Amino acid sequence: MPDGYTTGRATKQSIVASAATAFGEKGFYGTSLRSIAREAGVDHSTLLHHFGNKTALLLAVIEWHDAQGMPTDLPAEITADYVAEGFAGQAARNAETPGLVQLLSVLTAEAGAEGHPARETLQKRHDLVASVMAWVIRVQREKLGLDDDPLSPEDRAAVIIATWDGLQMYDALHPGRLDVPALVRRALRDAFGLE
Amino acid sequence: MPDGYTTGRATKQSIVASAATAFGEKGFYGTSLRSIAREAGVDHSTLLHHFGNKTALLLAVIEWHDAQGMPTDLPAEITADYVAEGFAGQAARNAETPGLVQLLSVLTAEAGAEGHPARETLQKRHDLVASVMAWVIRVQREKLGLDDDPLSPEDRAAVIIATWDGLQMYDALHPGRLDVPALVRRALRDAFGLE
DNA sequence: AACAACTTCCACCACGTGGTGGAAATCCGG
DNA sequence: CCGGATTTCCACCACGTGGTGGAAGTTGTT
Repeated sequence: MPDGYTTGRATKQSIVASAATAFGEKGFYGTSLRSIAREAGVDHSTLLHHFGNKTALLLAVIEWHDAQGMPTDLPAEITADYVAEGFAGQAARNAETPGLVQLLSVLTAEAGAEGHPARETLQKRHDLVASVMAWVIRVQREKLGLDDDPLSPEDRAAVIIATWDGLQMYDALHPGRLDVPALVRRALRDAFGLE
Repeated sequence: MPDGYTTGRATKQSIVASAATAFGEKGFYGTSLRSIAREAGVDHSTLLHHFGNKTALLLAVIEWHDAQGMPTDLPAEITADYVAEGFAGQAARNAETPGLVQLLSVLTAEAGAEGHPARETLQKRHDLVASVMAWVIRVQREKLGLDDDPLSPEDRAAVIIATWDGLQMYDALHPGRLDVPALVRRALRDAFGLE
């Protein structure tokens, strides 16, 4: 499979896991390589050997996070229901891993500043999700003849993503007060004209 | 008025302003007192003389930020329209000061982790806004006999705040793509049953 | 068993960190 | 214009930072 020996791959994996937690708690700038390495039971120079520098480690963490919830096989036909439930499932899974959610909240907020190492990566992440959502919204509006939303499919998609991100931040700040997955699911199904 | 000499107060003010920008760009953990002091044209020990420690400076920044958009006088009667336009005005003003918005986005995200020095402060901030919104929503629902929203006034208020926060993050990451104040205004007026 | 590729750690570097103590300069009410 | 309160800077501290170089140990292939 990938490069390196099995030992090395395992170490890399445990470093990424520790880094995800740490970045989530203290942000990219507030986390030290040494603290990550310590948590992973490894010297910090070992970490640098595997990832080269701090930024590369951050990007590896994001990549790993995104790979977590990827669908393994696609259905024959992409339906609005499939997409909606896919995203809702992601929201539900997120609720099980608050550390990762915290990570992406902090990174997304930090990346609002120009010059952040993960800015471009996170922009593309948003764009990908937004374009899928906007496409489904557009198809659904045509199919169902909906015209009561004053927002364009693109704007509506952006608002949903914003709400999703915002709800996750709200939940971290006020744990257990909201049912985030349910609220995300409802926002999606409303926008898609389901039910 | 407040304590100290006029010179000192002015210095304090310029430190707070520099800190707001810096915290917004690098977060609380990623910002150094020395960089703030340098930007304010002051030695970093002067900064510590005025604020004591880094956390106290952060809280001073948040306090100052909130004082910025406070209404100077209240109308005789609090109407839903007044509240809606008040919040919408804040959203519009925020669009003029992207640095401060960036600051609060990063802090809110960071404060999702336990142990963050501004966690409690930001929780109370949210609670205050949420309770005002929920109250208006409840009053409006009774007055207008609305019952088509499956969410409780508290949940609806939380969703609006989340959307607001999320839209500001989205805007920082994709500058100029959305009209944030207009979207916030619409979300508020929808929830309040206005128009 | 041989040997290169890979992994890991230790020692080190220059520099930045938050915070302290004190001494000089400045402010402002009496 | 005096004198105590306040402000400011300089020097310093112990420690943490990201990153480098090299030497010893491990892995997998031939």
